[in-house]
Amino acid sequence: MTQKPTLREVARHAGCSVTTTSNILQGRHRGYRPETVERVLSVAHMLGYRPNRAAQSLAKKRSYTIALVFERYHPILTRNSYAQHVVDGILERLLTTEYDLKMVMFNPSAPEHLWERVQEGAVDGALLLVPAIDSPLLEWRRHSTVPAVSINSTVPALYRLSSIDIDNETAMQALVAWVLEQGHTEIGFVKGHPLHWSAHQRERAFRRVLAQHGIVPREEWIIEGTYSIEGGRLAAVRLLEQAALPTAVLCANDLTAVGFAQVCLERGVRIPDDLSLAGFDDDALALSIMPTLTTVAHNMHAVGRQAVEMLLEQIEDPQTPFQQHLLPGRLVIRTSVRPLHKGVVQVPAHNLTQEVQR
Amino acid sequence: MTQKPTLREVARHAGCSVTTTSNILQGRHRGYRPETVERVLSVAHMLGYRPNRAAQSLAKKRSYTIALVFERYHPILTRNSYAQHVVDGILERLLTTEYDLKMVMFNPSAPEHLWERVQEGAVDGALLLVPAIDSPLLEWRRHSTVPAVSINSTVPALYRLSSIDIDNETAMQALVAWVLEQGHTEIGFVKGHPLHWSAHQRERAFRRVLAQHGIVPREEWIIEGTYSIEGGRLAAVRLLEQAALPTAVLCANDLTAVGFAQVCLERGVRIPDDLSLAGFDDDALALSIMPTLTTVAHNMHAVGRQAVEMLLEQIEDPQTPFQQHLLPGRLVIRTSVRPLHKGVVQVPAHNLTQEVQR
DNA sequence: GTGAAAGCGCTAACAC
DNA sequence: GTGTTAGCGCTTTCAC
Repeated sequence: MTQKPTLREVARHAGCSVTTTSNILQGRHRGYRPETVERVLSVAHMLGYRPNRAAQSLAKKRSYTIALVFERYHPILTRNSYAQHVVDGILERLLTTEYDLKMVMFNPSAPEHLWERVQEGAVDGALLLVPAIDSPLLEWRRHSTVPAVSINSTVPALYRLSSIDIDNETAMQALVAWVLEQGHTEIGFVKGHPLHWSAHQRERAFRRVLAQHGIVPREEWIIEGTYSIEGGRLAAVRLLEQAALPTAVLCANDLTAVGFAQVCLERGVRIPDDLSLAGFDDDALALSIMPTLTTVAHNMHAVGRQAVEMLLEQIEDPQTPFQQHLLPGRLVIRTSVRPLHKGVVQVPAHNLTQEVQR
Repeated sequence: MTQKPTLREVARHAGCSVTTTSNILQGRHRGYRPETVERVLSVAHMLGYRPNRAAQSLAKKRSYTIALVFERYHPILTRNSYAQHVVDGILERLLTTEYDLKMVMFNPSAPEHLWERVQEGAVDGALLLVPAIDSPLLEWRRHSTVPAVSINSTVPALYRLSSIDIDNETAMQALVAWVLEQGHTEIGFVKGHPLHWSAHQRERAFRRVLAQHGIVPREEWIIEGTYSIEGGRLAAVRLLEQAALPTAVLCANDLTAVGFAQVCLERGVRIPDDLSLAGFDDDALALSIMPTLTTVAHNMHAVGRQAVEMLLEQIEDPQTPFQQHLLPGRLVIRTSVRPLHKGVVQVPAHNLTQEVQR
């Protein structure tokens, strides 16, 4: 019998019923004679018994798989290096559970597909990867009772969607505060992709800190961006053609900063001598440009782990109220911002870990 | 009845048996009265019926899910931007099938886990992401009868593993040939990670083309690398300290080239004026450095699609003999290699598509 | 043309 | 302490 043994066969060899066998194999040793337990366990091992997942799911009404849902051609996902770390964190956490991870590509132009898929009892929970402001995924609660948590998008409370995200506002505030500490007061900003919640959070934080220091931002130095290299290039072109230039420019993410730096290099604007530049996210690219980019890093691995944690909790107890968590960032000071002590600005110490790399 | 309807319920509402209902829903309309077919179909739709996957799997002995297996902390995977394109291609192709994709992280220090998982009948096939030279995954056939195909690693035939890969040798040959056409004859090479089949294929191709042109490579210009930025940096340090320098350096991949370029920049070696540089893979980084990197691009999306194609074929017909496919690359000529017509070298036209970007 | 019924492999009341 | 048994929701053989 080289075929896969079934529960029944294990029971037969162990000389007891399938119930007993099933119970013991599930770790319910309570009430069974130690020798029975021992016997069942060893027989199962001998035979190389493995429960059939489909049968188990059917009987338990649990699939033991969770879905990782992301939108087709999601710009953030296909271009940023952090997605892999998130997935890594998710898988890592899942390793010690019974759950498997299923990738579900969501096509926004045919949303029904997703809801159908999810309702097949095929998944016990879902992780939504960076749902954008216009994403049909936000309506999750309206379509499904399956537990879900949003990753890297803290969506408005009205959607009642649990979320785990990096703390965009606090991190950006710390970065801006630090740049001010370096003596910069004339600061430009390149925004993120307008369809992402994080873009607005980052911009808001930027404006808030300036306001706190009585600095009125010059709107012509606040340029549209798209969280992409190309967007950074465009922004640089637009900014550099202005009469008066800021002494520092903050970009909503590293890709943007990389594009911005490219144009500067091409036009002979030296960073950081002529212009200081900072990014956000600590993308792999941040280290690949010269000068190396000052930015803020996030623990994306932890984001993935925590997302699973929250989801499991919801699966265990569906009554769990939805909750939104934020993870702190870490300032990474490299060489793209130069100190410029021409005016003294009062700045409170920010509360972010910081790391200096020269 | 707001609960999910079952087959039985559809049958009841349609006024026929579950057999009939099942048959019709599976598209077996043959032999049924058109009105019956019509009735069943519409009732199912009305009720929003969705078959239960677990039940279906159990009865059909098919899970309709395939596994994407990759090693934990796989260096290539976590650092290269191409993995996402492969996954994209896979999902895209899967969209038109009944199959789902499950991510399976393989921990080489506990291989049993994987074989057990796979034997649970949980997957109908597996896609192995870039198994390395020492990977336990290569022994797949010894452990499992589940169909599998290796992605981006053409493994030795003895493993009897189907594979889909980019044509490393042909592509590297074309690149080398093109560099020779530019007049370079003193060429250095930074190798890839020694645990990857592709690294050896690329190096082999490099040496072959030189040999074909009667050029004896200088071994001190052929440096170890690891397919990483750090590896590229180390290689640059080692190469630049030599008395005589080549006029061009080819790197086994773009990451390596990026690291190499960084060190050059730091030491005042100008690219391409003092030294020409080329990469391989057309990573997102290739465009982020100055000068933009001449390299060869691969259609990773197609790799993913084809992998699925091959796997499905094997699942349909387990008798299918294993096969190894190669996809052609595309030369991407940017600005990091400068023409150097000091000697004329006979070079046959290479057979790769080529694209010039300035 | 259509349906009854026997599983698929496992779980969990409930009985002894 | 252990076993009997009725499902879980669907597929498929075979009979009518």
